[in-house]
Amino acid sequence: MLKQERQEYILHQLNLHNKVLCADLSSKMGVSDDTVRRDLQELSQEDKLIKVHGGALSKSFHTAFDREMVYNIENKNIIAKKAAALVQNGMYILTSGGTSILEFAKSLDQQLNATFFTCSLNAAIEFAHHPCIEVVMIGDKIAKESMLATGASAVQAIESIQADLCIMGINSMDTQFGLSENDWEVVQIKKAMIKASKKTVCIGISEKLNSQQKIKVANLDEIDILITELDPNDPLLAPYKQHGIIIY
Amino acid sequence: MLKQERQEYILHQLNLHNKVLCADLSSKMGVSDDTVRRDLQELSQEDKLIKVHGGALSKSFHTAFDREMVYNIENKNIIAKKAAALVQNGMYILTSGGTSILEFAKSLDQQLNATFFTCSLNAAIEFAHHPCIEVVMIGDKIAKESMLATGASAVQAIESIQADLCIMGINSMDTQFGLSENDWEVVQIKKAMIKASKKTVCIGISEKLNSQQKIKVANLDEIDILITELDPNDPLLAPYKQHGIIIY
DNA sequence: TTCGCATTTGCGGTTTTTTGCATAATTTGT
DNA sequence: ACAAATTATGCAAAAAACCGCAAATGCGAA
Repeated sequence: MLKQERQEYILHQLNLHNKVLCADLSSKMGVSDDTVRRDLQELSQEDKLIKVHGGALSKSFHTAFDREMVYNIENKNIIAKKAAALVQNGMYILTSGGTSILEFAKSLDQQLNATFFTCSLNAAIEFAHHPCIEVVMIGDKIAKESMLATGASAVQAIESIQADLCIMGINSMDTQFGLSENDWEVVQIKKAMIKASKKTVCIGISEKLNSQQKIKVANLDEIDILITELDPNDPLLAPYKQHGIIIY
Repeated sequence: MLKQERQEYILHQLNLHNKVLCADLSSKMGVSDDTVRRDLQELSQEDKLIKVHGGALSKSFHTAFDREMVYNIENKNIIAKKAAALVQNGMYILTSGGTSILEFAKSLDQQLNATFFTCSLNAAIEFAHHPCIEVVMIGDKIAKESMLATGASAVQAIESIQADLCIMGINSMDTQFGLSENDWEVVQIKKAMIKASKKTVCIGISEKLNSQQKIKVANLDEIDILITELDPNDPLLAPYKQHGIIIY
């Protein structure tokens, strides 16, 4: 296998999976770890990927929490596919940020014709990669941990929208406290988004369920649909179903 | 086997497999490695394939596009460093998008304490990676080609800012027409940015100089500083110096 | 055909690139 | 803080590319 061939293969795998492991690549391509490492190093110097201990990450996933994200990527994909099925042509959709939302953005149909509003820089970029999707970035001061625009101006902008759907990444959710977060500014944004939408969809891996954080975003009765990687009949989801939330 | 015959055979194999090995070809065609290498070299000079160590790759897979990007990275880095020297603690700075701006963002001092306003998703992300920099994303509808927020709301937001500096990537610039662009929406944003700043700095590789595009962004007299990868005394820059622009 | 001439080809020696391995240093998870 | 995994580094062998040159080949013309 030629060097350039290998490097193209690596980039291809990276586009598909967003992460590659040194060991995987070396066995798949039949070369030594050292060679793979040298390839990764070169590609990294060319700014084509981000080299990390043990492998490399796709450049487009250069966010604050990519580490956690790559581990859960398969689950997030399941979630993303379920959520994508809810979106129809012509809809106006508000979305938050977070890794689940990014996966959701990626798995949207290329033919989909809808308008997305978001406060998340990364989400906006992902949505903008789709040819027929219109993207509106809601601007304001950027909260670095989440790469989200937060502040009064953003809240105000959201209030002037009437969306069909709000698709929101879960940080914490439980039956008593409902949806909760730790960042005051982000909470303000999310509250505004829920208020500005006819229906609210929460998406996230099941790990996030049955945990709570400091600040409440919404009660369970404000949430219409919940999507996790689990089967809708999973017992873990039963209590939420009892609160009238539709599970996908 | 004739030379022409061989070369056709090589291209044929390349269409079939997208790669050829020097050693394969020489044994299959019964000629020496050197001959094959010479053939590949010729074909490569004719742009029919891409020669690599050990063989060649089909042109269709490896585009020459990003090669140019890589080539310009060093120059953009020179520019970025010069521009970064202009920024001081406490400043309020408006920036456009583009690769030069991204490089600029990357080369800013980690200790720098300033506030950046931008319409560019990618630039916002880069700025946000710096610990002490405050980033304000100016939101609106995203123009996909440039990943820039454009529209009346963005222009209005910019108008409410009074920045110390506007750092703007050059698309085209010449002594007659001044700064110009091809996208109407982007032009509106840039005009607003220049108006909202005390000083305007244009940065870009010298290739962009002495060219013009369809829509005017600004006259030369609205521009205070010009930064390219060239030495400030380079004759190419002299006409701009005569227009009163400071060259770095 | 045979000759002259330019081109092409193969070969030996040298240089460069690539690759894998051993070992030391670093990072990571517990 | 420790053990395991990953990475960096130096090094040597192999493969490939480069260089110059002489032999071979193709080709048009006599």
